Amino acid sequence: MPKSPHSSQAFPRPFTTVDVVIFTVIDDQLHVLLVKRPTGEAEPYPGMWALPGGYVDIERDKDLEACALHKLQEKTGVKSPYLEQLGSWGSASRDPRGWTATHVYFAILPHAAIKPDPDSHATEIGWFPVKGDGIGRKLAFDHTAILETAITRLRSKAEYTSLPAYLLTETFTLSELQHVFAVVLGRPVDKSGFRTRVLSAGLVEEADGVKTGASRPAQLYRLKSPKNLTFFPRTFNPRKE
Amino acid sequence: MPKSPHSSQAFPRPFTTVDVVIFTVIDDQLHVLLVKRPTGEAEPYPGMWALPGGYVDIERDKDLEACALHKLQEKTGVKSPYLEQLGSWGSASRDPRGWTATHVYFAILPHAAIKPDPDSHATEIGWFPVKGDGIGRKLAFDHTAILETAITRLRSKAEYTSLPAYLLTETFTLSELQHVFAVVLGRPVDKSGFRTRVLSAGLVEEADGVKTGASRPAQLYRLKSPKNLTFFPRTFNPRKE
DNA sequence: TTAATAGTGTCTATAAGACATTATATG
DNA sequence: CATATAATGTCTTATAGACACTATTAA
Repeated sequence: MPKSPHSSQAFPRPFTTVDVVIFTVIDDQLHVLLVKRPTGEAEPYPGMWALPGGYVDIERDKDLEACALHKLQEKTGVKSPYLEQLGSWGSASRDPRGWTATHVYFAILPHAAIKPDPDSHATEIGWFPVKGDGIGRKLAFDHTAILETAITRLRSKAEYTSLPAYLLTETFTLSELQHVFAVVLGRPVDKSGFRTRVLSAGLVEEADGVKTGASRPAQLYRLKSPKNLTFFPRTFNPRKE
Repeated sequence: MPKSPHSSQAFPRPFTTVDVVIFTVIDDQLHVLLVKRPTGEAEPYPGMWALPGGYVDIERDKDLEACALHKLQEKTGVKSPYLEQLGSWGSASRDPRGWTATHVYFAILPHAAIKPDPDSHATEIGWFPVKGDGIGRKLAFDHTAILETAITRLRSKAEYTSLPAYLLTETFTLSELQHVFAVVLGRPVDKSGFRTRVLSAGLVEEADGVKTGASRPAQLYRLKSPKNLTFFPRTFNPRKE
């Protein structure tokens, strides 16, 4: 890695930040969590909505992921969600305060699990429905582009992995699982094909109990290995293009 | 993003670096470029091999990718290879000099295109054959793990995209293309299936001319859209597992 | 008994794997 | 003509899509 362009290490360092894209499903629609930028004098993008995040605190954060988890827990109260690194964005121009590089993570979690920490509410937060490749308004910094990347990543991984399963709580029915896939993909998913796909991939195992409702009760399932994504041997929808 | 943990921005910033994992095929084997760490007194990991990289220079580098391209050109002379961000690694412990975050890119290019800049040769460089998930020796910093991630990414993308095609020069025969896939995947690839796969995905188009040898001449092809990866509708080898 | 949703079955389409066969150049 | 490799063809297999059909509960 190193070999400084200067002989000592006393040259200007960029700012280092971490941002988190947090997805959930509310009312059958994909939503993303945003925070409102402060309105102070020297603040960039005052009053605009942005991804939650902030500077890395080298005293508190032992690594980037710990920093991301901290920010996630602050906003949602959730401790161990599905968390994956999305990438990093760094340039001289993305923040008027100077050269910054941000490390972006994306998390996906069930809406029922969210209990925002009542302490840390200096900043206003909001859940915005995802429409197309964004939320239909411009965000602070380069967050519009980052969010678009996150949405694309989420959708494309839904085509060949079990990612959307993390939108559900521990046990769920196959219909519910099929439904979150349909929500994320933005199109209907065939029941029969979906079930064989999920079962033959060994994604789930039966849990005790059934979910009752106004009709036939549905078998409950849970993820067979909740720690790891399952990869399907093909993507959805190879038919035509 | 921001909202500083302190009220001003005058708190310690991590170091920001960029590293590049550069792959090529030499003698039918995948190789990776490494550089030797300097042996000075205060240098971490003196004399060990490491990924090429270094501090971001906020005067020179307008963004992270420009920085990666700069480092790539310094070592290989290549200006516009296939370059993709691999991820970032940042922690308090990965470099004894302090909290650092590195943004890692990976590049893949034809061996024939490489002409290392004769100027910038303070550091010794070497090409190491990839065996399994590494090169069979420990690298400086956390570069062993980073290299492993890069190799995994390269192999897994070879299963469903055209990535290995960037190991070839502008025109190539289908046999040559099949061969680089086999080298990257580390297993033989069936000719017939490979050809229909490549042709029906619209990955290549015929170029003028043929490549002659000791036998029947082979049609030359080129990438139809060299700027973008092509995605295949399925991964290779779904058979058994 | 009807409505609603769970769960299964059947048939087709797509693309890959295995492997055989044909084509065309050189020496 | 022998050899080597290019290029194509045939048959099988795995899994998805479309959609019909059966099963089981509550009201």
